[in-house]
Amino acid sequence: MSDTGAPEMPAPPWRSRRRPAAPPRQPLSQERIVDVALRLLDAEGLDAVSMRRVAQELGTGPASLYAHVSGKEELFELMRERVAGEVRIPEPDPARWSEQLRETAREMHRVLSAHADIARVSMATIPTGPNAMRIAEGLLSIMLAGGVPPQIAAFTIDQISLYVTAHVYEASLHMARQRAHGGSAEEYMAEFLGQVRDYFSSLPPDRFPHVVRHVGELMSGGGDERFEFGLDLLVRGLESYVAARPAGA
Amino acid sequence: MSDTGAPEMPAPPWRSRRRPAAPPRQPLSQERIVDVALRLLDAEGLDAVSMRRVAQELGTGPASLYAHVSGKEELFELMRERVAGEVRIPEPDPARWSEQLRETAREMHRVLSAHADIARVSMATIPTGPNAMRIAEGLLSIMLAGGVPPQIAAFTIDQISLYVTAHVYEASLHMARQRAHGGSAEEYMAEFLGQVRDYFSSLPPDRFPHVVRHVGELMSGGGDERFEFGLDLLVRGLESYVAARPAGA
DNA sequence: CTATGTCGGGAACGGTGTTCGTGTCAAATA
DNA sequence: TATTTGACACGAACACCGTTCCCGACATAG
Repeated sequence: MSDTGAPEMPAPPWRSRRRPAAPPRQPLSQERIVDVALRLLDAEGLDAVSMRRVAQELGTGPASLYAHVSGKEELFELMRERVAGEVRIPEPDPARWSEQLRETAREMHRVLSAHADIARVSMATIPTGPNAMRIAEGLLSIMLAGGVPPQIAAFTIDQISLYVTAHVYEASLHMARQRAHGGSAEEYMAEFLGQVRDYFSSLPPDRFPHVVRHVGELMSGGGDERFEFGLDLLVRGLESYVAARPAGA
Repeated sequence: MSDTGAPEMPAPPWRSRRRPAAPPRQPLSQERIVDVALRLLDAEGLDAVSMRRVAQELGTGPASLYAHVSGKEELFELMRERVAGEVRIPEPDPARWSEQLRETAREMHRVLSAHADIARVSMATIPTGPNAMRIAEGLLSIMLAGGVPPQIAAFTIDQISLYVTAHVYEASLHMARQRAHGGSAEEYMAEFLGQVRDYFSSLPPDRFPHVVRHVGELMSGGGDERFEFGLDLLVRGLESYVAARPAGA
C-alpha cells in the first residue's frame, strides 16, 4: 500500500526537484517508528523487524531512525513497553486474591499472545518501564491484600512474569516454525505432534520404560491446558505459604 | 591456542605448495566442530559462535562446515545435546521423591549454568535428542515412584525444564551485559542493583505505594536464592496434587 | 601413468546493525 | 526581505552474518 511508485526512473531535470518523489507525510517520530515496528511484528514476526525494513516501511532509509531511537535494542524495549500498556490490572479484592492472581496472569498471557513474538524480546530484557512497573505494583498489591508475606510476594512477581513470558515464547517458536513451514496452524500442529508421538513410541522400552508407557499423558493437552496447569502449580505453591502464616502476621 | 601462525604471509613460490600452510591436522568431523563451538560458547558467549568464527578456529573456511552440519540450527542442536549429556539422574527412591526432584532440578541448573549461553538455544528448540529423553525419563520415573499421578507428572516435566532453562537464560543475559560492560561481575551487579533500587525508590509513592514500600524485599536475594524459591513453589504445588490423591490411586 | 571421484574451501550473494558526512529544508535572525 | 543557522533526513559505506556455487587439489582405482 501507499507505494511511492517506480523511484528508479529519474525525475526530469527541468522539474525543480525540491521533493524527490515522496512528500513528507509526517515528521517521523519515535511513536510512528514503534507503530510500524509493531505492525511488522504482528504481521511477519520478530525477524522481519529489522532497522532497514522498518525504515523502508516508513519510506526512508535506515540511518533516519537513529535520530529518534538509539538502536535496535531501544526500539525493541519501546515495543515491549507499548505492549505492556495493554495489560489491565484489577482492583485488589482480599477475598479473591488467588483467583485475581490467576486472572491477571491470564490477562498478561492474552496480551503477550496477541503480539506473540514480543515474548522473545521480553525474555531478553529486564523490564523497567512505567507499564512494567504498573503490572508489578498490581501483582504485588493483589498478593499483599491476600495476606501473602511481603518477601514471598516480591519473589513471586518475577516467577509469574517469567512463567507467562516463557510460555508465550515457546508458543511463538511454534508459530515461527509454522510460518516457515507454510501450512495452516492445525496442519502444522498435527504433523508436529504426530512426529513426536512416533518418536516416543519408537524408543527402546527397556531404556525409557516410563516415557514409552505414558506417551498418551505426555502428548495430551494443548497449550492453554498446559498453561493453566503451570499456573495452578504456581498458585497452589503460593497458597501453601499463606496457609503457613495465616493472614494478619 | 594452537594458532597456525601468521597466514597472511604468502608462502615462498619455490616451496612446492602441496600444502598451502596448514597440514590436515584432523579430518574435520562433526565432533570436532561441536568441540570448538562449545569452547567458543563458554569463552565468548553465544553471539561469538558464528559459522565463520568456528571455521576460523578450525583453520578453515565456513563452507567446509556444511559437509558435516546442515546449518547453524543443527550445530546449536548438537551443542545442546552434548551439554544435556552431562546431567546425571539419580536412581528413584520413592521415599525421597520430592527431594530427588529438587536435586535433579539443581543438577540441570548446574550443568546449564556451566555453559550458560546454551540456555538461549535451549529455550528456542524443542528437545528430542537421546540425552533430553534420558532426562525426561528420569524426571518421570522419580515422580511416578513418588505417587504423582501420571498426567500431572507428564505436564510437570515441561514445567521443570522450562523453569530451569528460563532461569539460566535470565542469568546468561546478565552475563552478556557484563561482558559488554567490561567490568567485573561484582562491579556490574552492584551497579545494576543500585540503579534499579534508585529507580524503585524514585517512583511516585501515590501511584506505586507497594513497590516503593517494599523495595527491600523486591531487591533482596541473589540468583540462587530466587531459583530455590521458584523451585520450592513448583514442588509445593506438585505435592498438593499428591496429597489430594495419596499414593495408590 | 591416467582417469575418476570425493571433499575442502575461496569467492560471492543477499542480508544485518550501525556510523559518517553531506545535503536539504524551515525557522529564526538581521 | 535576505541571510544565517541549525536540525533533521538519508545515501553510501563498513564490518559482519548464514548460506551456496563451483573449482581445484588430493587419494584412489584402473
